[in-house]
Amino acid sequence: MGTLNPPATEDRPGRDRLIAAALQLAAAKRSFADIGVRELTRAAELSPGAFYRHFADLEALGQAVIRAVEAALHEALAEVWAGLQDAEQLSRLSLRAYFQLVQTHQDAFIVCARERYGASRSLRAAMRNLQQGLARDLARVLAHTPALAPLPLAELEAAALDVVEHVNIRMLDYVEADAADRRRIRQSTERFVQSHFAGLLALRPRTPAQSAA
Amino acid sequence: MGTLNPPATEDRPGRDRLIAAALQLAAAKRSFADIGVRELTRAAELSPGAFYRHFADLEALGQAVIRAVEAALHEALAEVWAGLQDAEQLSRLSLRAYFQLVQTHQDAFIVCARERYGASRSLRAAMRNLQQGLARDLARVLAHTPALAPLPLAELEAAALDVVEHVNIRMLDYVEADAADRRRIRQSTERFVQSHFAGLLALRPRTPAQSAA
DNA sequence: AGCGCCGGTATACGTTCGTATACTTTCGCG
DNA sequence: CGCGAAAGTATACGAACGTATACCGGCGCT
Repeated sequence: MGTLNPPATEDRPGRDRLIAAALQLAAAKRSFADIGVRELTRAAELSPGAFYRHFADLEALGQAVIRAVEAALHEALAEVWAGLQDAEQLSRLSLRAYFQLVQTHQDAFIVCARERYGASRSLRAAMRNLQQGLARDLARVLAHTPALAPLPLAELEAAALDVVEHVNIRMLDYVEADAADRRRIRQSTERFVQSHFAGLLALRPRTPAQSAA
Repeated sequence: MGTLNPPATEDRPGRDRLIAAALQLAAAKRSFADIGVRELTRAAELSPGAFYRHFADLEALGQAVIRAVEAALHEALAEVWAGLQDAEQLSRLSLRAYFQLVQTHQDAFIVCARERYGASRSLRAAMRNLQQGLARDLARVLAHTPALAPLPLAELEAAALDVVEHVNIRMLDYVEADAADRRRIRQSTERFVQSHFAGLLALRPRTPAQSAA
């Protein structure tokens, strides 16, 4: 509960209440930019000025949330990738871990995902950064895969970025869907990933010989 | 110039000024939701009340803009697809027409594209609708392509929707990029499209002379 | 014991906002 | 000509907003 990833054991209940309230409000209103300081402190049951004891402005709060999400994501995926023994299962296991994480921190994830296309330039940049870091890590894992190893790393990174972006968007639909649609979305997302890398290989000029593997 | 697609020859200079100003402001601020009626009428050099002579609220204005964009898009692509003689050129020519259109109506297109992930539920729905219509049309054209004809139409539509969504996002980067980056973006977008359909074929179990699995 | 800081409150100021109302100008048309 | 609709103006009201300022209780130290 509380905030995800409390760094060290810090005790700042007011700050945490502000973040929690901001996530609720932003999830409902679609963006940090759509909430006001007063509205936020009202929801957190604090006085208007209390906000500034913790954050310079709403953007700073957003940055904090994105950092937390990034840490949680990195940790979860690193765990999956570390325990990976079958390359075939990479996308399935990664996506399962991802959607699981999203489900337990819905508000934080959707708000961050939207911020990728949101009003604040700095939050957009932070999210793009998060995605690029994710893509870099993913590309490194992919490069250890027998099927994809012959591809240049830059190409893998580009494809990984496409995938990360696609997943980011599908996730937005995911959290708003009911159980049946969620299953559909998870499946079609996995199909996208498979298809995308299959296409990468299929278009490769110098590799068609090894389709037997 | 003026607004895109003046339906019939209508003469409503105030309305047009409002739309033009709204596009400028929204393009700068990232969404229709981020502009106020007063701010808008100020920019359009009208009095505060004048806005309501033409629109019930800002959302109605957004709907009007989306309809105009949809019409322009539909028209431009229909023309390309009608004059198509070589299936190989489909993606190249479609994307060229698309990016050209985007370039001449930058503000309208980026604002609409962002609205796909924006604050207003109804504008989001309108954009999703636009995308689905586009995907349906595109799938019909693809179905006449020799390479893709064997695939079920539903699968083609799903893939087309993936492509439309991807292009929508790439376009957001496109308009903010300089000339060199724009070329890069157009190329990588085309690569995405090629690769995506190549993957669709590669994963198809019953395709020509593919080794079994 | 005393001091300082941290998190919190209360309050106040000036802005901006959406929208309602009432009035004016313009113009096509019977 | 006359008139009604369309388009625009001026203005006013109440609400919400961001932020600055001043004050206060509790805590951790020395």
